Amino acid sequence: MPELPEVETIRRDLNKKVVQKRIKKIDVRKAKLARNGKDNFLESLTNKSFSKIDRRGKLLIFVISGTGRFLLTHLKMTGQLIYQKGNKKTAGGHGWPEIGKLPNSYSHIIFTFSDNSRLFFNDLRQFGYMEVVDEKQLSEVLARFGIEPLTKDFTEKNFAKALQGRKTAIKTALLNQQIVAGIGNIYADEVCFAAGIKCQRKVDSLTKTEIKKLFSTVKRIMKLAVEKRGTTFNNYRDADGNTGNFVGYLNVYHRDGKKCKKCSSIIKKTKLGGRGTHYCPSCQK
DNA sequence: CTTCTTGTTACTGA
DNA sequence: ATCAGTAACAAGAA
Repeated sequence: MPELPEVETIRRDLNKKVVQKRIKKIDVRKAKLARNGKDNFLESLTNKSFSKIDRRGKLLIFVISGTGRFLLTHLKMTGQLIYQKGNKKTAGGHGWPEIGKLPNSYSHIIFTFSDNSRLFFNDLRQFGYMEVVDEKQLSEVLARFGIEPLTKDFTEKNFAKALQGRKTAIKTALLNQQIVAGIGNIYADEVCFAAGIKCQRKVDSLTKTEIKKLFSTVKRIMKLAVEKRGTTFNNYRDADGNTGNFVGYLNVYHRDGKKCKKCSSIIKKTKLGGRGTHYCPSCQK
């Protein structure tokens, strides 16, 4: 499940690999994942290049040089962007699904650059997409995102303001991309644990001190997870096909039935807003 | 076999 | 406006 740290890792990797390279060929194997329609998609990108890659929340934004257009890429749950150099036969990865040999049966869109290197858009469950948009469409899309946790806009004041008046559970608020951008199910649970706050607590029940704690925790965990190149629970891989290193730092996610690392209570699991929710009944108030 | 998994959007009903 | 709940999407894990 690529969330902000995973998507940011891929963004940084690809910025070093594909920028300024001419796109020689695109193989759209599953037309559904190219939202503009295959022909339009091919025409918008073939023989163009990317000048840089940005990110907003979990959305990657490839800037297409000299066209005023952008390639949006969302990986949703099982999307991968794997880059391979021209003569390399393997990506050095391992695990599930096997990405050592590419393309595999989940490689739905394949970019070939002028140096014969390739970028594979793999997606086991096919929820992800790629879409070419113009500047107007881009600004409409970007308007729906809340504060970016790793920018200077993310201040305690802005965070409190975004939460103000909300009556929903704090975890649901953290998952809401219009409040804070980029947090998904794993980090929402981890943030609530690290802040010592029950996921089910209503936002309007939180004290100023608790909001402050949540704010600093979001910032700290997002930063740490980016440093560790994200969490590979099963499917996530970086642009080289390697796993992330944050799994060992997880305190609650998918640890139900195991002992809390802080207090040795048994981690519980429940459902909140239709999502699996993990927490320590003793550490979180 | 059934149930669960998740990011996002769309919809219903309160 | 705001929110809760749910279906849809797909394919594999448990």
